[in-house]
Amino acid sequence: MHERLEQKQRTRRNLIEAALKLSGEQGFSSISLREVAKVAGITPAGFYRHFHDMEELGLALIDEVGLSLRHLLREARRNIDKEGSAVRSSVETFIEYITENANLFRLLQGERQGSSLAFRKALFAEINRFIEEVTEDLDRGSKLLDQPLMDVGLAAEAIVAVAFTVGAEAIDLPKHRRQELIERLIKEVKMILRGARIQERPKKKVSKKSSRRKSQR
Amino acid sequence: MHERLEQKQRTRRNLIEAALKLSGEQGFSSISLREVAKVAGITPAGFYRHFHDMEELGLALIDEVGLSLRHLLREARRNIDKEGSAVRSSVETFIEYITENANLFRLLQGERQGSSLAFRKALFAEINRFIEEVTEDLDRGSKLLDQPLMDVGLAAEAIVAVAFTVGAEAIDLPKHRRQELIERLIKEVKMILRGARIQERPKKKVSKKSSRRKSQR
DNA sequence: TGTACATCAGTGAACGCGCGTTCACTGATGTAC
DNA sequence: TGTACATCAGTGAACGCGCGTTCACTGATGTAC
Repeated sequence: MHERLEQKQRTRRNLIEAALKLSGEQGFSSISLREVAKVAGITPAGFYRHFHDMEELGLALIDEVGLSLRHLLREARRNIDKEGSAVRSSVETFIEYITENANLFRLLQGERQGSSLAFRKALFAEINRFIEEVTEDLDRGSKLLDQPLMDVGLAAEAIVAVAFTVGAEAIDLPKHRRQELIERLIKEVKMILRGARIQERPKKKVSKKSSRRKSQR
Repeated sequence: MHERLEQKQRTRRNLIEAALKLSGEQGFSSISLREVAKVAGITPAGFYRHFHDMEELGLALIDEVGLSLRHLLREARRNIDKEGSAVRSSVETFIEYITENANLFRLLQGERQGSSLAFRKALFAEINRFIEEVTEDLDRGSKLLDQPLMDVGLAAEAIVAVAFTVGAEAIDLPKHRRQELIERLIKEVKMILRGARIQERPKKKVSKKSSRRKSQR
């Protein structure tokens, strides 16, 4: 009935997987259409039945990145419930995720600078969406714990920047050295959150009516 | 006397400048030896009088990055004395620097993922040196202000990660939109520093002998 | 169910092009006397 | 200072190679009757 369509989608998948594999090894911007076609198991000319050019394939890869970032968030949220520290469990989920999807993450981090404008814009949009989601989670979590945060958006941005930077280091480290990076990242995220917490007490040099508290609930 | 040598060094400079210009436009990993030679004004074969291959040229570029990072730090330190907020003046110096040396900075950020192992290692070393210097400055500054910091190294790492991430966004923004990024980065850096500051007062739920202070001096 | 025709994913050959690298060379700069 | 020779940065032609793209094609899948 639609055997035709299914086969086509299978080949498309192969092209995407091939591009992901190759771009993980040498960076997306330096892989060729012919290489991708060969690894995917078709001739170069066949490539054009699926994508107009490599840039279009690249945008498909970015869709994959976005999809998988959302998957990561879902899993991170699921893991928070069972454990004690939300930060620890989230960081652990994050690092586990990016080492399992190293090629996608390398693409995400690597092509932020190198490639075409359309490419950078698409990646930027994905990252911003991610930051937004983290912002919402932070907001929700801070209300739950009754620890109000100022500038939640900025805190989220800083956390994501640090997580992505440390994460990029983690992926090509041997597994046993990864744990120390996790501990480091946890400390840094907690540091940022501490800095974002609204201070309850007045400045050092008290002037008049100070010592105001507001721990309702 | 040594006209010969001087001319050679001039050509070497041209090659480096050419590579920097091209890598800023399309990423270092996707530029060709022939392109660089053409922009530098020599024939492709002449390239080999200066570098064994593109990788060697790349490592020379990374030396430039390191040099210019150290230059940046010197300038940032010089600017702190005159103004009020060390954070503000440092962030402003930083953003000004990276927009003036956009191509070097793009190389620094862009090739952290894409390129060869030797390349990534060299960049990593430069960044670590930078973090170390920031750590020392932080240490010095916190002692000066009598605001002790815990985990200075972690704070420095987080600050550099955030600064580099925001900085990478800033370089291809029109000049008038850059100011908001500066303000954002200042807030984020201050947030991290606040989080790194050693808290003087006890935990929320007081158990026994709390309220210990230690504001000596 | 069987037949005739349409669709279209993937083929294989061909193209012109820019690539990295080699080579013998040129001619200006530098050195020795 | 003038002459003969050495050095070597940069030249220009040539090479084989992988690239992206085109084209007419094949043959399995899908459709109409």
